Formats: sequence, structure tokens, C-alpha cells
Amino acid sequence: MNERYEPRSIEPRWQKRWDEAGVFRAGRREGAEKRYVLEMFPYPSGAMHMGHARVYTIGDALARLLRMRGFDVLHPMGFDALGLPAENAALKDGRHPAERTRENIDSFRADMKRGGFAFDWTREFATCDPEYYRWNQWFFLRMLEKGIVYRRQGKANWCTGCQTVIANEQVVDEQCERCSSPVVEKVIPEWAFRITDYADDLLAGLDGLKEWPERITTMQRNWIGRSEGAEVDFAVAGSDEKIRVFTTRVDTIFGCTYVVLAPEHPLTARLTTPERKGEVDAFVARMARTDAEARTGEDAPKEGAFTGAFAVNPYSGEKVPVWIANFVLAGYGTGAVMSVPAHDQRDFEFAREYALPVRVVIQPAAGERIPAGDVLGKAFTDDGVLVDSGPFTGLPGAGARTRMSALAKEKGFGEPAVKYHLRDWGFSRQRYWGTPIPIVYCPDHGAVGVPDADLPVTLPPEAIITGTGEPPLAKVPAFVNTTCPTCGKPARRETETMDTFVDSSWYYARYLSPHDDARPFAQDEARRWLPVDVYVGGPEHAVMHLLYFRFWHRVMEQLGLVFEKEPVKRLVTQGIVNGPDGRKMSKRWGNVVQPGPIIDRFGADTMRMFMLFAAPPEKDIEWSDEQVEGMFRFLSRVWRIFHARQDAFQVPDRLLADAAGPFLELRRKTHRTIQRVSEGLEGDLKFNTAIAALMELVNELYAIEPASDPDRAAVKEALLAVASLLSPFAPHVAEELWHEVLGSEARDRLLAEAPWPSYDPALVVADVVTIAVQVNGKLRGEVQAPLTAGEAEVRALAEQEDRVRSHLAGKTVRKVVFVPRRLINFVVA
RNA sequence: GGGCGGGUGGCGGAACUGGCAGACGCGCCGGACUUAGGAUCCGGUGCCGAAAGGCAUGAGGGUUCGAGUCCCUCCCCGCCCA
Repeated sequence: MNERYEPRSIEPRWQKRWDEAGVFRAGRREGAEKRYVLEMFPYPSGAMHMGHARVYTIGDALARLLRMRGFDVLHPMGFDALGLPAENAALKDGRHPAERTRENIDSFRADMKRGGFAFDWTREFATCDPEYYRWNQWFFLRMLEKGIVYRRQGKANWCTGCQTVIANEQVVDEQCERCSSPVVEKVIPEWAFRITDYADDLLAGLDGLKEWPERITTMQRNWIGRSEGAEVDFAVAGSDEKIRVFTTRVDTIFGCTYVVLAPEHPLTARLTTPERKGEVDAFVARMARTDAEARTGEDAPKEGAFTGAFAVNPYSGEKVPVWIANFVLAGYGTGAVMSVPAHDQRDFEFAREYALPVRVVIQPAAGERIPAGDVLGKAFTDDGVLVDSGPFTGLPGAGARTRMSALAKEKGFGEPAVKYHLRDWGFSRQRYWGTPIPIVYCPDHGAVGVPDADLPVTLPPEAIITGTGEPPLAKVPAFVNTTCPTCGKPARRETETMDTFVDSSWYYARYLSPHDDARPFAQDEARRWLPVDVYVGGPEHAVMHLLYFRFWHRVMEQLGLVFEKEPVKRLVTQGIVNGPDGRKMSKRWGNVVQPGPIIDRFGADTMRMFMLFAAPPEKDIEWSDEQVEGMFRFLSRVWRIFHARQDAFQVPDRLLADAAGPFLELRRKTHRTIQRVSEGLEGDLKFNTAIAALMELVNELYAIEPASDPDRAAVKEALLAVASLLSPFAPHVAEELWHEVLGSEARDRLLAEAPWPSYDPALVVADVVTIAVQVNGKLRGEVQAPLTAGEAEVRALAEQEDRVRSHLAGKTVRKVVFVPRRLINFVVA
């Protein structure tokens, strides 16, 4: 055995062995229970970075552990390869996105392999493969049939100079990044998924996701943002028009002193009186150039204009002025609100700005009354009891809301209503590097879906990427010009592509049968492997990706492709790897540490161990060169103790029973370590404490020198335990050491698929325990006592301790608190 | 402003259902290795104190024989939403 630990010489060797033996191929253990472990697949931009290395380390440790525990483990990897960055890069250097993407994928895959991650590479695919994205198209067509996909008028950034749609990223200070012309919001047709139809179901499903971090389910809940309220019509005075408002606080309606329309509201132009037109038009034009966030932010000033029109409160008959304001958006609710300045802070600020009346109609149910509107300091937004509210005066808020919305329905001027913050998912992109939307526009038949038999509609390689925002596909005649699937007459193809969130919405299912060319994935495989048991990824995907893929899974369930509603049982969100200076790793700070050089210098095992030891998975960590070196030292230390105890390798196991004294203690430590590591990896993933337990066992091995064969048998047992327990975290060195110990006995076996060690319950309980002795709750000593010792026995031992005696001297013992195996406390006067 | 996390040695972090605070690692200090050591092994290391002992888990109060852990008030930091 080599005296020195040299990861460079052992890591590639075992990677090759595992690969040749197909250890990580799923489906090799028939009859065994399955586990599907998945890490969020990467967008391969350049080389792998530390953040990736951390996610894969966490997932891999888990996958390897489960494999050793006897499960049939599916742990696949692929690439999220379509999307903007490759296209933007192409703009700079003219290289085709496909070419660059291939290269990046190759570089990524090579880095992953060097990391020793146990992926089933036979299932790899990239979303830019037509064999993959054809199924995006297939899903699109199924959803079109079911009415889940539809065409709508969507808002887009329109550059007035380039005469085209541009991406959000290209808008800088409301100007086009390329030509500096003003950018306006323009309504254009786009494709959207009706995810809002699933809002209630997605919301209800969250309750069942018991193994998701609560903060993620909370964020989804907020994102879906269900709010119950009422829609109420305000008739426009002197006109047949009605303004429909949505409110969650219909109980405050008697305090409504004005109504506000979104500037974009269709009624704005119709209601504005001639004398107000100039001011209103100017305001509308200005708002069209301001983005929603800037308009509605809490710190944004409240601005508006009076239209000159008045509306009638249907409950009170009162006439109130109609305004337009920046903080009301056309896209939310009905695009109009009733303003109750006394009970809504934004309305309050607006009212103060424009000297509109403030009328209190809610008082706290108990405690001090709030002052009259003209002296009110801020809106009172809590629930309370209605005052000055006609027939509803005296009712509590909740009761009033029910009664009042019921009345609206009865009288025909409104109804109870539910609104969501969640919008339908618009997925059209005016881009090249995405899945072509399989639609043909026929002069006679309109938008016609491409027949399944003609899929995939592939990306023409000759497209020229200009970045001007108009779809590059539109400039490829061979792509655009086609015939109508219905009538065969000349027709044009849709030239927009799909949002890449489509790709990541179902990729986990494609791994089940990645080469299937008859359907997206095989249903018998879906029954076997879904749902994903553990999904590891960053919390930054809490709402978009993790909501979209839950939606998609429901659609797949409706299509009979999967057999449960939720795609993932357990979600693990991992923290960021920051630079050594505590800041986010970035070229800007020059604090980027890359996995490649670290693996070259210390080996993959050291990098992995560092990631797992630094903190629990969900916490952010800082890269620390000292800690990494410390981890390399630990693995070297493990190596050296194996080297130093080679004489134990040949000792027969039957001598174990004869181990005595410190070596019996070593055996206890070994078995307790197996227990601690095993239990630490159930439930919460406490890799850090599991590794700490291993370090303790290794320290113990250094502390004693075996002198007899039974001693050596105990040492050998400990060494084998160290190798096994280390193997999910530092698989290469563990494999090497395990083979060193077992020699020819394990020539054709691999630790990677050996059984996880079990512990002897008789050996994990110590026969003697240390019991803390307190006097009045302060520690005054400790005693050794048999595990089973009772109060009387421990008390007798404790009273013999000098320090305890001196504290008890001359005092009366009032009470003794005894906690078996742990502590005894004398309470004295 | 709202929601969710957090505040423990010089640093990263441990601590099961209220029961010896600081496991393990880093750093630092000392010793050994008949030369050197930034290798390795061994020992020490919360703070004050010579010791006895006292003080310590963001601050303050409470419950309890006993509180990092439970309750109340407050301060600070992070993330998400507005």
C-alpha cells in the first residue's frame, strides 16, 4: 500500500471501474424499492462552477447512500441547453448556438465526471435535441386540444426605433439598449398556458407537500395570491357605462370617496371630459412609458389625474369623482378600484396628495376609536366594526363582507369574486434558440396545429441571429413557407419559440425513457419511478420553475401519462457557495474559485467533503482555503491510519468477540459511529455532523495501538466501517481503502454497491455512563455509574465527591432531581 | 411595511422531546520527531481569576430544581414579497 494519499492516481481509476461495471445504471435491482434522486439540471454556460458542484455533491451523497442501503436508485443528469445566453453569445462572435452549446455540454460533462458524481449517463439528453423538444411540441398540441394553450393579447416591450419587440433585459431606463429610442409597452398577440385554471389545485396541493421547506410553499402560496372579495359596479353618472371594481374590503365601501381607473383602462378615454382631456392624455402617455414596478412600488409617489367624470356608489347612491392613477394596473383585478382612503394606505396617500375627502367607516372592535378622517394620520386597515354604513352599521367586518357581496348579487350590481396574483403563463419568445411553436397560419383555416406525424418542427440551422427582437425564424423562407395541414394551400409557420421554462417543466420524466421515439416517456417507467423522491436545487427557483413543473405534472396526469398530482415528494434547497471574502463569487470581485483547479490540486473527494462539512445543505457557505486544506489533511490522515494498521487486514473476523479493554471501547465507538452517521442522514441531511462523527472515530484509531490479534480484529472492523461510512461523501478514497483492507476477498466487488454497514444494538449502549452532579442547578462534579443505576445509587456516589460535599456542607437538601443516565441535582436551602 | 429564516468562542459550526453549552474542523499556543519544517504525531485553547470560584448562547424580563432550547418586551442581520 502506498504510504501517501494521492487522489490523482486513484480517482480516475475508480471512476473507470464504476463506469465499466455500470454501477450507477438505474433498473438493475429488480424487486428492490426505488428511489429517484434528482438535482436541477444545469444550463451549461462555460465551465461548471462551485454552486453546481455543491448541488451535485449533496444529491450524489444521497444517491450513493441509498444505493448502499439496497434501493434501486435513479440518479440521472442532462442539460438545459436552449435559451438566451447562447443566443446572445452568438451575437457577439457569430458562432452558432448549437456549436457552442455542444462544447459547453462536453466541458460540463467532463467536470462532472471528474467530480465522481454517480449519474446514470445512459439517460443523458439535452433539451436542444430535436428528440427532446419534439415532445414540447407534442405537449403544446395536446394542450391546444384541451384548451390549456390559447392565444391572447400580451404586453411586450416595443422599441419605437427598431420597430420590434425586445426583451426586458434590453430595456435600459425605458430606452432601447441598441438604438436608444423610447421603449413602450405594446400589446401583441402571444401564446399562453392557462395555469390560472389550476391555481386552486396548485394551492391545495401545497398542503400535501410536507417534505418541502415551508418557506418555499409559503412563497408559492403568496405567488398564487388567492384573494376573496367582491366585484361591484359603479354606474357612471350621465352615461350607460359601468365601472367594475374588485375589492377585498367591500365592508369599507361607504367610505369610498373616489374611484380610480388604470390609465390603460378602456373607459379612461371614453369618460374623460373635454376640459380634462389634455391633462389625462399626458398622464396616460407618461404611464405607458413607466414599468409596473416603478409605478406601484411602496416608495413611488402617488400620482394621478381627474377625468372629470363621476360614478355612483351602488350601496349609498353617492356620486364620487373618477380619477386615474399610477398605482392602478390594467392587468390586475378589473383594472379599477374603489378608493377608501380611511382604510387603505395607498388610497390614503393619494387622497392627501389631491385633497380628496377621507371618511372613517370602520372602528376597532375594542380599544381606542380612531379619529375623524380629516385628522387621521394613516389608514386604519385592520378589521373592525362598521360605522356610518347605512343598514350595515354595527356589523363586524367579516359578516358585513358576506352580506354585502350577497346583496350585490341579489340586486345585480356585483357578486362575490376570487382573484389571483398568479397570471397565465405567456410563453411566446421572439427568439431563435428555443422550441419552435408547432403552428401553421393558413389564410383560410387560421392557426392550425402541426400534425403529430410531422413533428418535430426543427430549428433551421441557417437562421441568422440579429438580436433586433423580431423572430429570427421569420427570416428563413424555407422555414416559414409551408402548406396548411388542413387544406394544403400555402401557409406560414409560427416563427416564435417557447419559453425555456417549458423544457424544465417535464425533463425529470424524460429521464425515464430518454430514447423513446413514440411518446414523451413510457408509462410503465412512470409507475415505477415517479414521483421524484428527492429534488435538490436552489431556492431561487421557488416560484417560477417549481410552480410551472407542478402545473405541467397535473396536465400530464390529465393526459394519463403520470399517476399522481405532484412531481416531487421532497425538496431540498441548498445555499450558495460564496467567495472566501464572504461575497458572492463573481468576476467583479475576483473571488471566483473553480472546481477544476481544486480537483487537480486536492482531488474531488476533498472538494466534496468540504462542501458537506462546511454547513448543513440549506445554508450558504463561504469557500475557505484553510478548511479545504484541513479536509485534505483529514483524508490523508485516514489514509495513513490504514497504512499504519496494515497488519490488521489479514486478521480473521471471528477474533472480534475477544476484543477487550480499550479495544472493546473501540468496537463500541465503531458501532456508535455507524449509528450516528446512519441516523444523521435520515430526515434532515446532516452531512456535517456525520463527517464529524467519522473524524472522532479516526481520532480514536490514532489513540490506541493494537498489541494482539483480537485488538487488530477490532481495528479492522473500525477501518472497514470508516471506508463504508465515508463512501457516499468521498467515494474514491473510500473505495481504494476498502479494497486495500479486503484485498482479493473483494476483487470483483465494489464498495459503491456494497451494503451499508449495520450496527450491533448491544454495542451502542455503554455499560457505564457519566452523570453530571449539580447543586442548585450549578455543575459541581460528575460521577461514573452503571447505566442502570437508580437514584439512591447515584446519590450515594455523588455525595462522596469532594466538590459536591463542600457545596452540600452545612446545608439541608430540600429536594433531589434525578434524570436517569444524565444528571442529579441537589436543591439545598 | 408584511412573511419567513437567523443572532452561540478569534472563525465555520455542534447541542435528541427543557438536563454537563461550545462536538468536529479551521486558526492560534506549546511539546515531540538526536538537522530544518509551512510535513507528521501528541497536548492545550470561551471569558475573568494565582486558585477557589465567578461570568458566559444579541439585550432585558419571566416560567422552572434546571433555559441556547419555553413565554413576554426590545435590538440587529439575511432572504422573499410589497
